[in-house]
Amino acid sequence: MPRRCYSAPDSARSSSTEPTPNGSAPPSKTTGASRGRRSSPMRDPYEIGTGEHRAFWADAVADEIESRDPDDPIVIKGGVSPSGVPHIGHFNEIMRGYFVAESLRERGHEVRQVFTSDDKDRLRTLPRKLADLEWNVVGLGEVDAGALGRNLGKPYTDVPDPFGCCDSYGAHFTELLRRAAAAVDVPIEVVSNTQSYADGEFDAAVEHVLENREQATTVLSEFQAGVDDDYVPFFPQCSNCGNLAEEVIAIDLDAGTVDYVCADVDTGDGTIEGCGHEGTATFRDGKLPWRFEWVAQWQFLGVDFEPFGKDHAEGSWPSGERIAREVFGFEPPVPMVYEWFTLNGEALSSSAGNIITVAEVLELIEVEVFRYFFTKNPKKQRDFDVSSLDRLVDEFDRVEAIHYGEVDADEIERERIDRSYPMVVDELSDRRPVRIPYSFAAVLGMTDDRQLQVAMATRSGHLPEDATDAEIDAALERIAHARAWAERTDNEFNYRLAETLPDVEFDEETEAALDALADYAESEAPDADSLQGEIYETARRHDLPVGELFEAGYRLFLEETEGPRLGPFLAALEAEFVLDRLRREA
RNA sequence: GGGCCGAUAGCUCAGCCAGGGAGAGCGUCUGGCUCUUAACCAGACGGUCGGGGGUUCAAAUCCCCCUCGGCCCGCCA
Repeated sequence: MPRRCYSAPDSARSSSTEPTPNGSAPPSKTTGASRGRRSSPMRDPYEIGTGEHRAFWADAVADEIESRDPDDPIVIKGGVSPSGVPHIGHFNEIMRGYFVAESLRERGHEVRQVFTSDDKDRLRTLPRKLADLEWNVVGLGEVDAGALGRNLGKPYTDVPDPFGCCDSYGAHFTELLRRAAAAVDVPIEVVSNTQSYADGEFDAAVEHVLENREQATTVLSEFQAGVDDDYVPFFPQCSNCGNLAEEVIAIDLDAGTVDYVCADVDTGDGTIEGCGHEGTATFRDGKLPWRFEWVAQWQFLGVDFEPFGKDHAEGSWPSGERIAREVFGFEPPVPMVYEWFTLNGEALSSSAGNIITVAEVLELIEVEVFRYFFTKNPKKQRDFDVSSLDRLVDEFDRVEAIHYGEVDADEIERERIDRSYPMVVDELSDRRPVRIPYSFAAVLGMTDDRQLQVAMATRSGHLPEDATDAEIDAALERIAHARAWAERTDNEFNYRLAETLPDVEFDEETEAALDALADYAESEAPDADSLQGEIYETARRHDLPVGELFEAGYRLFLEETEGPRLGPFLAALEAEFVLDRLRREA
């Protein structure tokens, strides 16, 4: 008979949380659940390093990993369920590990950065947004949502790809993650959990957990309320419908099989119906509950360091730590908690659709700026604010200038930058890359005329006279990003040079002034400053408020009422174009 | 209700683990550039270090209480 594994708070859990009668003081900051244990002291995952001061957090983590004297290659792991569109929140999992890996590599270690796709997890809910392999984000309604809905309860790798391009739903979103990592040029080895089960990597762990089922469930029950004596830490996959079942009725350790009933599964906010099939599954035809699976991954991958989000700091980590030591008998990896990001001040949420993909971010900023964002203290909650990306880029430019000794900084900041900056850029050049300030790059985005862009940037002093063509090309790449940003946020930099004569009308005085200005420009071929001065003079001679003449210029050239300093701006444009436009002829 | 992380200038943050000078960038303001106009230069203004208490010769930093934001304490991962 199908039966739910509901239970009242059970004895194991309540006894474990009883305070010690004499109220002896706990040794240090630990969670309540971890108190009173005699094995290795519980590790506060918020504490980083060995105590030696480090300006860059990744070095502190690397210190601690090294202090354990690990064998090479050192293994750094992260992982996610391929449940939907990967977004920048997922990149904590990759980038935090990356900086630690780089720190260790500099110390001469060989490092593998492994990323598990937990793709044998069940599809529990349908995401609101999906994306094809080109990062085009679409709503659930634009794919066959019904087909997806019929697959609730199956592992991601057994759910058909809604876009039809990959082997499965899981493979599709794992591929997107792989592409995102490649786009930020972080070398990760993606490991599919489904594949690992198929390859027998989990065999020993499943067998061990089932052999030591009482001990395993006792430890887990201290952290999860629904775990009681009937709990079986293995979810067999139904051979009839493909759902992951939870109702194990017999375990045969010698044969390496479990008998199960494909009963309904409660997902918290709903029920996934089982087909009622009764069958037998091997240890590869199913999966461990995630809490055990996580620890099993540490063991068979030999993981030395694992960063995780703050949601795992208090339940998952302590349970994993204890399961590793007490159930499997090995030391868990060095942990590290990272705080979550918000996006434009709101929680990142796949289900609510408040996400930004890495592909979108890389349209707006250069990849090194994106990497730089992750060098900041992981313990602090941070907002990824698209409207303020100019500030992030300015900050990066300053960091870069400090690295090249062109801007002063105090000792700590200098050390942090000397350590982190080389990990942020593709390769260190001998001299500081030429950078156009981001907001000015947005201004240059008013035109696609490269010569005009170069002229304006040079005149403003952002392209040094001795810059090579390659340096100029590299610097100009920022323009497309900044232009995309101006368009996306529709901010004050979102204007374009009017290619054709805008539909504008002026009064007689203004028309006369514009004509006079054109004549002056034609006969004098003035430089920026002279032209700027002449605008004032012309306005005075025609008895116009200077503001009106400036506005007329902005309307003619930008279809705006305000704009950049007009003299330098017009001086940088092609002379004939300026004359025709001032005369309202083209 | 209990626990954990965070709060420092208008904004973004460093400094806190090893107590002694409150800092940076941006913004703002003022001045300069033949000049009210988004790019340049110089200077200035700006903070009860979330609030309160304690330890100390000395607290942004250590301890306790409180406020606010986030997370965990169901299931799942």
